[in-house]
Amino acid sequence: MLRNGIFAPGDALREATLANQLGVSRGPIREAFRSLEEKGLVTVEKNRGVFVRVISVKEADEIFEVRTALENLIVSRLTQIPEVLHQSDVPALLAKSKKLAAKGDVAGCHALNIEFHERLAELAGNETLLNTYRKLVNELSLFRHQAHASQPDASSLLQSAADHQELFDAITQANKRLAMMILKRHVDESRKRL
Amino acid sequence: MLRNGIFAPGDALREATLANQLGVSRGPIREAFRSLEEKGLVTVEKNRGVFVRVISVKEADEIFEVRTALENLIVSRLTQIPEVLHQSDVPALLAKSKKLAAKGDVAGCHALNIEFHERLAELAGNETLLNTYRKLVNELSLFRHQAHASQPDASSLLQSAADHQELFDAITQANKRLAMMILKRHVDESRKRL
DNA sequence: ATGTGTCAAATTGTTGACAATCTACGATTC
DNA sequence: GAATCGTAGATTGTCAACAATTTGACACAT
Repeated sequence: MLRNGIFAPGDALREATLANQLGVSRGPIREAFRSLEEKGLVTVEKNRGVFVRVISVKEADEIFEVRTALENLIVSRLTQIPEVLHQSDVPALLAKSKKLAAKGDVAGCHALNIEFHERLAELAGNETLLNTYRKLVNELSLFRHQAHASQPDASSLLQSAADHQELFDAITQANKRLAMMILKRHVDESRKRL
Repeated sequence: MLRNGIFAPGDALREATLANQLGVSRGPIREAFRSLEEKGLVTVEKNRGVFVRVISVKEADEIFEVRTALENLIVSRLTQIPEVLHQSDVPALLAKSKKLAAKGDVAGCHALNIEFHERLAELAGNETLLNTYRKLVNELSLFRHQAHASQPDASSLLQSAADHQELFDAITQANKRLAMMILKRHVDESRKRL
């Protein structure tokens, strides 16, 4: 519900209300809150309640900076095992993404772009790296909803799809220097949009 | 208790037992478990219980790799704001560390070394970076206890203290290239010991 | 008008009891 | 003797009631 932006930023999440809505008692809700707090999706104020975490522009920028460092590590690792990428479903993902971008399916293409990065993180073969990456992506997703971020326009989608293809090619050719260059350009662009 | 290695790796943490020991009911214990799971310090198996997380050598190595990436970002940021480091208590920390190393106070010096890195993470001025870094350090601390890691010997302590001084100097001189080199050497050494 | 104290309502924090699930041990069967 | 089944105990999952805390409104004094 938090990821899908059901709540407004700063909204109070009342235990009893949620418990009724979900048909459970307050205990499980409270346990979920503790998880969500650690996940960075809500903030807990003792004896006052839990609130949808409000992420400022500065914080989002900080999260993005850390995410970039992890993305660098992901690509760096992948260039050392390019065959993994070749045998994956990433090529299919890229093809589908290009098709949707051409058709102007903004939402679908955006989802695929996110899935592309997620898939790279999985294939990097470092569980901690994946989990850490996911947490930050979750937080940024929360921020995007808060910022009422407009969907990316068609041209930036096309550019993004092209970037991904280039990045894929550079990695499978084990050209680390080139891959890192493309990634930097891609990430800078993404940060600007954010 | 987990950080201090009170429990053996893989130990079952029983709700009722802990509740009695700490003088509370099971509810708060269960909530704490959810936090600890997200922190990566315990693993939860549905209907079976929660266990002290067992970190394999492979996992520890993966955690270390991510930590290294973050440490790079920390030093990179610090070289852009060297005055922050100068005005901090890091110089005092370094002096104390050298003194303890010379005296052969292994435990005390080791604690100071960890505090040095922690302080750098704080001073980098990126809250997300700090939190992410802390989580990984916690997990590595858990692993060290599991591995019955012997305390580092006196010579490596001296080397470590010297590294920290060099790193500090390079950062305050805003010499990013040199700082990154020293850091890499320092981290490689630390990884080998781990 | 402004600040202060009091009180009631709402909300979170905690608890003990009960239900569901798993585990270990022993009986039973082949 | 080995394998299987079933039962009793232990442990986790869930719940509803109670205690503690906060919040907002209202009366009152300055």
